[in-house]
Amino acid sequence: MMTMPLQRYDRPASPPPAAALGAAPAGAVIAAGCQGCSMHKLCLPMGLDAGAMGQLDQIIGRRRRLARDERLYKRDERFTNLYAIRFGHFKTFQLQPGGEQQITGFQMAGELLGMDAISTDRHACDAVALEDSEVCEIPFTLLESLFGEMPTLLRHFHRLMSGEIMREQNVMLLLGNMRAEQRFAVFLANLSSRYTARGYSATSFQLRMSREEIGNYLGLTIESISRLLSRFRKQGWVAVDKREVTLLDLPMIRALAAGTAASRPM
Amino acid sequence: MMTMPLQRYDRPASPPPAAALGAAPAGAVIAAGCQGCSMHKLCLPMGLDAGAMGQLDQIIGRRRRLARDERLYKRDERFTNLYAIRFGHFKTFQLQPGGEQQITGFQMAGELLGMDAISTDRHACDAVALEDSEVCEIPFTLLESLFGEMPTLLRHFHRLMSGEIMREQNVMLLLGNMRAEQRFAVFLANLSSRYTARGYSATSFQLRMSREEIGNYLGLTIESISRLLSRFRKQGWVAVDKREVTLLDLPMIRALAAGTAASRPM
DNA sequence: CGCGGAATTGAAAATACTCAAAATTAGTGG
DNA sequence: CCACTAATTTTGAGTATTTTCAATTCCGCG
Repeated sequence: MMTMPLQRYDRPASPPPAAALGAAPAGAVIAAGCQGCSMHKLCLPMGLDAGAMGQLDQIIGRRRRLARDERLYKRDERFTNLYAIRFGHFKTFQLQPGGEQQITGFQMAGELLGMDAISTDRHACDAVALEDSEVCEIPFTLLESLFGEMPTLLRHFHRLMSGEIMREQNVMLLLGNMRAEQRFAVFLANLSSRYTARGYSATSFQLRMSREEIGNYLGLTIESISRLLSRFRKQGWVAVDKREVTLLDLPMIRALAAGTAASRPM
Repeated sequence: MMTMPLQRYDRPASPPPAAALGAAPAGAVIAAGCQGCSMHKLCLPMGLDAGAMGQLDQIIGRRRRLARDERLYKRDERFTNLYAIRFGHFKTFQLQPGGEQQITGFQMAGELLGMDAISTDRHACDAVALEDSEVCEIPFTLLESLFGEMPTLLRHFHRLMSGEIMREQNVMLLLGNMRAEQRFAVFLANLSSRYTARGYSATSFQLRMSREEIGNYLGLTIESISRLLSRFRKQGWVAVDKREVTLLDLPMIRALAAGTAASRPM
């Protein structure tokens, strides 16, 4: 199992755990670069031809494996790399002076971490692995040196940053305007579509984060999340087994997320 | 008054209204480019030398004046320009299917509008002037063509985008973790520091937005904002006269914002 | 002077939180 | 593999913060 090559499954319920991905032992030379990576259609090299992808490979630093709960970077740490997630899941969070954390996002394979740090040259949040994960280190100054000769790469990089801005605006909408039920439905619908984009099931997946982390992200308490899950279960909209979630009525989840349905009178 | 040249005041309480800024009548040729603009130290050309600034001027389109409540761009509209605010204030907001709006930011002179649209080539939100304002149109494809030869400009553009990501993460922290009182204090402290950065008073300024808009931005109702203002006034922390706000106890406002003080037992 | 939008204030209601206890699950070591 | 312990999750009851609804008040403007 440990030497099995990286592979795609036929729409499994959820991404396989890191251990099943045949990752080489830490420090080993790993064969293919971006071209061999299953995420290259979603990640930074999206849309690049083979030659350009090779150039990008030149500057990409080592791959870094992180165990569950391991920290990728920390607030105020010097910014040197962006990180592309090869597999696994992360959370990013802000810390208030009082020690309270606010999770600002959950990231999965193919997504880029660290873009908030460009502004001040120091990381503005912490990033922690939610499960055993692997990232590609992308030294930012080297990446910048490529931009001059690779406008396609630059353009795509801008799209990624802009996409992050859009994503965050949607979270602001969620936190500022929506009730608990709708927030939770948005959360589920969002996971569903992101897993779909990665070739996994739209209706069945493993939650990589605890109830507490979900609540923190959605501006709710762990008890509220638990109650919402129970309510959704009783309504027959979802089935829940520990962290395995099945969306039994995806259209309803989507309607709740869009605000065109509610379990209580609107 | 109408032909008075653009000028800086000696730390006025608040930016002068647009009418006092000697803006030329619509359609007239306006003299200086970035170099003549009082915002060039904060805006896109930040840190550029005279030559580079001249190059940037070459590609900058017309200036566009907007009356209060006029829309700069609209969701789903084709993205062609970024906009640098010369003077005035804007709000940007997301619309839910149901028609509910969530204000995602208030922007002032020297700030850049439209970066969220790069991702999809269409605007993701609406931008509306809160008072008579003026922006520089920056055709994005022309700007991109400059990036290859002007790494300093590119780097600064990345800082601006990244700064927007950071700003939004802070709003997420606010909306997800803070009570009404702290949210409002953060709002006031933020305005204070942004006006300070522009050479205006840290403690006395005009609110450009209605109570309702403040509430919407902070995830609260207009009534809550009104009550908070009254409470802050009774505590002697602020003086309020219509939209003119004076922060009588800025350290306390900052402490409330940081979460190290509260008017009710924590 | 009076109209209309915006803001303030009060009282009642609702949503989500806190606290507490029980149940379930995960982790660890024998 | 099982037993034990710690951590997480669920559920209930009471509470708090903020919202909603309603009634004034304030202010700009014709």
